[in-house]
Amino acid sequence: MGTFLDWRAVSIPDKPTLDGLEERWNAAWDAEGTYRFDRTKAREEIYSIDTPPITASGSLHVGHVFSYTHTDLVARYQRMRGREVFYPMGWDDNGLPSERRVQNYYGVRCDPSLPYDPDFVAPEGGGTAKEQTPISRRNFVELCDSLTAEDEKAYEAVWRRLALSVDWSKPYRTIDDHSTAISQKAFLRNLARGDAYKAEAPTLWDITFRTAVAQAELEDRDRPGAYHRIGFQRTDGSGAISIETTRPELLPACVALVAHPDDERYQPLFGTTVRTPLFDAEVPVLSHYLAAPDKGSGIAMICTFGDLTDVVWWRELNLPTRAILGEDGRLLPEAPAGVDAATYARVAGKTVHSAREEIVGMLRESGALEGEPSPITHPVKFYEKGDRPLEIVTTRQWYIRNGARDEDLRAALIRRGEELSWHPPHMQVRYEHWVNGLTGDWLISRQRFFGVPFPVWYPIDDDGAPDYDRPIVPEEAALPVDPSSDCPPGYDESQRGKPGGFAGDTDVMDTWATSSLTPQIGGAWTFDDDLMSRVFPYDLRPQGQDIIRTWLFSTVVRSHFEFDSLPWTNAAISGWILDPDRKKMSKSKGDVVTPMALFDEFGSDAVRYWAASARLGTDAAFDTGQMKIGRRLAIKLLNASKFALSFGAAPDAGAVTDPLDLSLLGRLSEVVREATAAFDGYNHTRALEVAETFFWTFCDDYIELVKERAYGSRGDEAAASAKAALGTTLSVLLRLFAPFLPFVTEEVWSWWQEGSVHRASWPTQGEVGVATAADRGLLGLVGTALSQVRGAKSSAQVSMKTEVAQAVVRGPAADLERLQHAATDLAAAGRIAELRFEPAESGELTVAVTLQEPDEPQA
RNA sequence: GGGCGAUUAGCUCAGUUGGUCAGAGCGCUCGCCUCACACGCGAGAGGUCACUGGUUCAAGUCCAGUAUCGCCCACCA
Repeated sequence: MGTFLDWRAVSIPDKPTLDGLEERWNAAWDAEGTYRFDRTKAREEIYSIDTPPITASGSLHVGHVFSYTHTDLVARYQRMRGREVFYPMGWDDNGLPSERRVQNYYGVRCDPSLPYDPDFVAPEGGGTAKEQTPISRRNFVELCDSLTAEDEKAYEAVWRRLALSVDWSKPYRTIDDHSTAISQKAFLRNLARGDAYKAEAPTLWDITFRTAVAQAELEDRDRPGAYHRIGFQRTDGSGAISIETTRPELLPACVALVAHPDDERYQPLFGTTVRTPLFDAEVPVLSHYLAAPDKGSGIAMICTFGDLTDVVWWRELNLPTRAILGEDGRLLPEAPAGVDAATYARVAGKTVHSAREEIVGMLRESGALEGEPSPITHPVKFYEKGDRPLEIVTTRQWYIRNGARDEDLRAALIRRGEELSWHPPHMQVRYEHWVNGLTGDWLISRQRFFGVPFPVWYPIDDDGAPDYDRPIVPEEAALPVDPSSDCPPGYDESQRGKPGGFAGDTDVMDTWATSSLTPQIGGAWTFDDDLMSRVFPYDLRPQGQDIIRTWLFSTVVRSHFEFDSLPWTNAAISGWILDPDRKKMSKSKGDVVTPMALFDEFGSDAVRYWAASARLGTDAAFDTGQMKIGRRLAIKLLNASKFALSFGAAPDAGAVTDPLDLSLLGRLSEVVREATAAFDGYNHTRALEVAETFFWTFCDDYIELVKERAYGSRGDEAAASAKAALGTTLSVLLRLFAPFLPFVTEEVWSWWQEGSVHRASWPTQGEVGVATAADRGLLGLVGTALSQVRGAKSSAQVSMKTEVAQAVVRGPAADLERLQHAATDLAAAGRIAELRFEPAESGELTVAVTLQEPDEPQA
């Protein structure tokens, strides 16, 4: 550490101010390497944090400032406790958000069929969504890469201003070669062990983005719909069965009807067949326990595929497939087997919406539609980032096992959740519920462009068809690879796409497939095993509660497979930021108030104070009032420190002899104990609260009581005790506040101490010098008396400097006895000429004050 | 339909294992330019601790139920 001599003020300023502190100390920390990670330390000396990599392709929200501050509080505390803190910063720049940002920013879209244009220049000023210029995949990826790099700079500026004590020397990006290589290597090992596999299956599909979507990325939205009651004629001619559906356009995809096995209305029909209206396909009537007798008519049509229940029925009842939906969300051109082709031709190529209108019209015409559709509102599944309902399309995708289809694995992963220390503890329940509710393995492939490519190729047989069951994988040493431009081992580029040659996998990994490896990326797994062994398993995973099911769970899964251990020992879960009206702060609202504007208005320390005032896991209101209080606290620290130091205060607990001073240190010792215990329990709010409460008592009562004495009114020895107490307390307080208010504490520390307060040691009870015999309650007792003297002046509406002719303190003899030890300081602070003590029966301590008045004294 | 969390002064929130816990700050009222701070200081007023039962000598504090709010999950016929 440097001495910081270059950065401190020349002397204590006459008018201390917060202005300029952020710029000055950030420069100092950067130049001195205050937060640089020393990788020579042993694992037990290190505190490692698996920082959330943030998506920079947007704008920082106050919610991010909130939760990242929580992490920094822990980092700073642990650093002061003597741990070497591994606190990297990452950017989660791969994936759809970056793609969308590039599309909107430049007005382009990716068309993988186009060749790379090395002379391509990004269009200026962006374009409208309608007029997007198609560009090659490689050109598109290059734009993603450069634009996210720009966005990351803007984010870094905010984080630095917030004083996140990360080591900025090597931030990682989830799209860079390092992350890509690790992500691909981890995947190949999953593949080799059988944790990962490729399968063709019905998949939730976003027709806008034309990609598969995982269970974790779904959300329900209420949408208007309508029940259509449709009659199916029985094949034996004995009449019709009516079903109700909200998706009449899927009628050509119908493969069966299903009712509950106990439903007496339909029991006689099980095993018989019916014909679909219009399309004339013969389908069986079957039974399955998932059919709900009380829904609709109690019998449902099974289509391939209208919803996830259809998939379950299709699988469990071994039904055929009649796929009619394409990846673009339109009905396929060809009628499925068994469906009347002429009728189907009327809807082929139509969107879901148009096909529905057409089919309903035909049904009405044919008389199969019974009554009119009855409108309802029902939940529909959406991709969380999409705005059109998801469809289910059969596609070939990569999966990683997650326990959904393996009870032993599921139980093992739930045990991992139990093994982890959750802060707050109830967050574990969310994890358990998610794991217990999994219905399918983790779908990790996406039909997108800006992501980590799957490092596999497929041999092409003599007929020109890829053999997906025999993927070709690269050597680990060759990673990262891009199978769309790199050749698999044993082939050359001329064989790409040819019979007897190879084809590269065209998919990219879901962003979680890479961000689930942040512990490995941060620790440079397999590239720097020495570093990895010093940081893994990490001490802390901080994150938001909304991504327990994604980031937290997926990281546990990957670590469980690769290391057979948890990736970290603690998880700290931050809550939401709410609008002042208690609603979850919307993205748009949150963007209105930018973090930088808050820093400018209140100061970074003040914004941190607001964030630190909220406990982990608890939602907090966006409250500028709290920031004002933080700012006030920071300013008070400047002024009180300046004042205390003006006496020549210096830390020396051993030189404290006066009972009042010992009382102060006794309380301080207790504050240190509580704040330390609170931080150890990931309760930063409590640590702040005890320090703050003590600080105000220190300012308002203690300093007022001893300032005369510190000036020397009672001689050198009495003054020395006060100066030592002031110095000891100030030193401890600055360090207690350092994690919360890094700028102002560093400033004050620089006035009289060497080095950075952020590398100073966390205060201990030992250094405060616990005086067991000390009367710790004395300061409070004196404060009570002083308050009464002030009250008398206040109600007389006179200045606090008004002389008191006589003050008579009445109360229990024992209290008076104790007060005698601070009588001189009390008289000085209250400007009391004559201070008397009279024992009284009452348990209350009262002070009768006679003010010095020229005319007549008042009681 | 299931689950988790919250409900304490006008506002934002503390209240650790049941017994000075009815608190803090903001806001409000009334004062004070006290030689660190007017970005300050002092003194006040404000609450049947959501509701209903129960356990206990004693309950914001434990149990059961109810209500309201928030979030998560659920097979969308």
